[in-house]
Amino acid sequence: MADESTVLDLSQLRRSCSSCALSDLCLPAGIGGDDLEKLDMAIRDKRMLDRGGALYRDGDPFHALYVVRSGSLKTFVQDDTGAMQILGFHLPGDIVGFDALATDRHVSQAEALERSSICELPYDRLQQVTSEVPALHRQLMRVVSREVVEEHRHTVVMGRQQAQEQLAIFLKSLSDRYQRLQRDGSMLTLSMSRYDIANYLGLVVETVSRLFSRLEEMGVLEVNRKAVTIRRPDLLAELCRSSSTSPSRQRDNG
Amino acid sequence: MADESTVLDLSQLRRSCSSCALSDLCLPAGIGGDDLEKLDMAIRDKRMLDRGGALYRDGDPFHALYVVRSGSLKTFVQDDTGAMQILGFHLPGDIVGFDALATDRHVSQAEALERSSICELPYDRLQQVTSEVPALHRQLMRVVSREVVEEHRHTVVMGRQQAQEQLAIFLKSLSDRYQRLQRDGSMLTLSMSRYDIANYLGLVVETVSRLFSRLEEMGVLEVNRKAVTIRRPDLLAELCRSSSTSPSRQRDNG
DNA sequence: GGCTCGACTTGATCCAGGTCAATCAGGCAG
DNA sequence: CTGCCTGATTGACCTGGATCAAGTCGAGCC
Repeated sequence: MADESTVLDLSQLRRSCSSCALSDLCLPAGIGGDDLEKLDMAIRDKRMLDRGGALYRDGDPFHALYVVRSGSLKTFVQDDTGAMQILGFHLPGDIVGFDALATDRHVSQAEALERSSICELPYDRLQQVTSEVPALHRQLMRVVSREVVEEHRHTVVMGRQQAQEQLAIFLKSLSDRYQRLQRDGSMLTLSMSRYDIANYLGLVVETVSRLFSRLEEMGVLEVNRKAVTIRRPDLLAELCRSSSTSPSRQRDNG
Repeated sequence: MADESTVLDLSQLRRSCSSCALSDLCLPAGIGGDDLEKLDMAIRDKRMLDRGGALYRDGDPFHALYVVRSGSLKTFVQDDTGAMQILGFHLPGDIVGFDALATDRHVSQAEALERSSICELPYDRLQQVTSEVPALHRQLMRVVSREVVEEHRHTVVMGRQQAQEQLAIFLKSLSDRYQRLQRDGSMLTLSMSRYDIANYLGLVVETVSRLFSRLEEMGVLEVNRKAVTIRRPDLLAELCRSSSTSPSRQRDNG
């Protein structure tokens, strides 16, 4: 697919939503030309994060939302004993930081899974623009609603009883997100570790590792460390629906 | 605690946030007197729902957010096979319906767990007020952020390996919410069924039933059908933290 | 009262996935 | 190159919770 932008482009892209390939998927979606310029004004220079670099930590004061421009992030919470629960993986176009709006402090953490470029949206500037551009308010609510819906999806996956089904859904969903980004949905590059995947799904690493092997044996996947090729998308989709006889998930019985 | 309001009060409360005991916990929090009146204008007459009554269904067009005034709701999604996953239980002051903002259609369902009274906030009116009252925009974002944080909490609980810990956290959190509502946090009335609790936690009903019995044997709870008394809050809190050596939840290991 | 029905509890059994442990494959410093 | 370290895989085993199967309890209804 499209390689890194040339060096010349980079400087131009620095603060321009209109020239960004992600604009349809990102905050500017549905925002018109003039208003888009105003939005551009609210965006601070991009930030680069190396693998493992923290975008924000639990307890940090809230001052901005962040858009993944390239690379990927994970968000997670850690309890007092240091036990971690991964909340999500974030690809280009995803916006993170909404957790802090309620209390003006972040109550989760965001960390780069690989070298990543991030657009920073200082919230005070964003609010300024929002008051001038009503459409942006609506769009902001839409985006945070998307976040809520995404959390619901995660909940549904974790509620599943069959680990294989969980992993299948995880891979399928990643594949779908790749396609929305115009990438080849059958060639995944898992920037997160097996530990991260296991944690995200509520499993242990060994189980995830075994499942990758099993799916490879079944001919569904070809697994080579972080490079996963989906050989049989049809089978994968099938596995997402299989064993839907999962317990306690019968019809609504108020 | 406080019984039903008298008949006389009811008519007055009908559309007045300022006289509502929940106003601190609800949308009006932090909104000043004059602005509060404007907000009141945006609130349609309350709706009553009987047990099992639907507030909205999957696919319904979005036109309002809803606040629980009394009673309780559950929200859930159902897949094509009818399998249900409960997303949350909602007590007075909670706002539901944010799932629909992204797509202008509800992608989950809300149903009353008992006879409940609901404030309806038509979104077009709300947007009207929002444009006049900047503080409301901020407050709306705050509230939806609270929703995101609440989903995170749910994710963390589901990620736990020990079922007993999950149930303990569930009960503790319910107790905390009772206290925020000025109710006795040690006397819970579980308006949801055991099936609902099991589903919410990703367990089966038998396991939940056994856990209630076990916690009763341990002297932590006194269980009488839907009435649950927390006899030893200290022990309950302990159980929420115990077995924190849960797998795949070790320290962050990029 | 006696009947039915649905929510809940309890017991017996089984197995998916967690636990423990050994091994392997890359990446990197020296 | 060697040694080390971390991530990933694989095997052997064991247990917590799912499954299956009987009850029990209370509410509603005739």
